[in-house]
Amino acid sequence: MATHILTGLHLITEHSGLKSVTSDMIAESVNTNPVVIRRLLGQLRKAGLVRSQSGARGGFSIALPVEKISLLDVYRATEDGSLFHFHYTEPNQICPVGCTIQESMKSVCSEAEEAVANVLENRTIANLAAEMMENPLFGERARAAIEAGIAPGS
Amino acid sequence: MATHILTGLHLITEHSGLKSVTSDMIAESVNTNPVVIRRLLGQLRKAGLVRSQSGARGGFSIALPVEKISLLDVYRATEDGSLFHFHYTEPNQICPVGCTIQESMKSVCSEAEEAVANVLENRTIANLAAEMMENPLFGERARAAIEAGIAPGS
DNA sequence: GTTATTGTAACTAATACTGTTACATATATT
DNA sequence: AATATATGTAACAGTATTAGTTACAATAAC
Repeated sequence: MATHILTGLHLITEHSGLKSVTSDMIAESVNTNPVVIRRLLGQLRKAGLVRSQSGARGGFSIALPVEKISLLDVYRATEDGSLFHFHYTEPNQICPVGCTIQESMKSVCSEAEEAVANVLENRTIANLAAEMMENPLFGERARAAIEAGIAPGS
Repeated sequence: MATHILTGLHLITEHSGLKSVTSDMIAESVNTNPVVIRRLLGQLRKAGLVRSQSGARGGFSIALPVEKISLLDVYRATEDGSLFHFHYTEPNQICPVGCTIQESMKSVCSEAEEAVANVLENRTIANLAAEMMENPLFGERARAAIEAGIAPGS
């Protein structure tokens, strides 16, 4: 969802005169409630990926060149870090397996996390936006809507 | 948890006379309820990684050589597949972003899944067991307990 | 036949997330 | 200054998932 929004923000502010987009507009495109959008974009703001402005004519805009926003940045800003989670209850530490397995598992998990990070690092919002505009589904009407700065989907 | 259990099953059946281990014993080591264990091992059974036997003197045992059980096998047997999930509600398909973003995202997610799979594929239960036995925490008493086939942690 | 064990259904409790309402705060426009 | 428009955030309800638990039928060893 964050990726969707960032790509949309970029396209709209780039191709229309609009300097920012409101959570209401975004919510309509993503098909959810504006508060959900503000919550999510709050995380992106804390990570420095977007800016926001309160008050009339306010809204959200991208804070960095889209070539510099990787999906890893988005992932780190929105996910709490660990791809895999251990079991609720600690294993019995008296058990020889229980007391040593976690160390090994942590190393495997770190490796996996890193592998994912490498994949995400190599894709930027700029890449995605370009890919989308080449997609045949992204037709004339779409381009026109974005240029008009119309709330997408309305 | 599945990895914990498989490693334990291997060590115990390998180093003690026991041919199988009950869900009660395993539950004590993992520090949870026997039914939770039976549920999980049911998935591993369906995937062909363990065998089970009902009735007195029954229990669970490993169905394959541990060198042939990779963490990817365990992952596939227990996780429902996709590491990343899309948002609850479909994006608005009239929106030019909404209707094209998912295609791009799916390709990124597949790449990430594959990267994780590669990591997990290169680790086997045999590796893990060896690693554990080299761990200084895995001392004499541990070895003795396992050889005695004692419910670990009791 | 008795005992030990899996397989599974049914229920409770905990956790997390989405969606929603409400409202204080901030800011551009008039 | 007053008004209209936004964000930021707290609070709450609804939903889904999971762990843990109890109970019990089916199964197999002794």
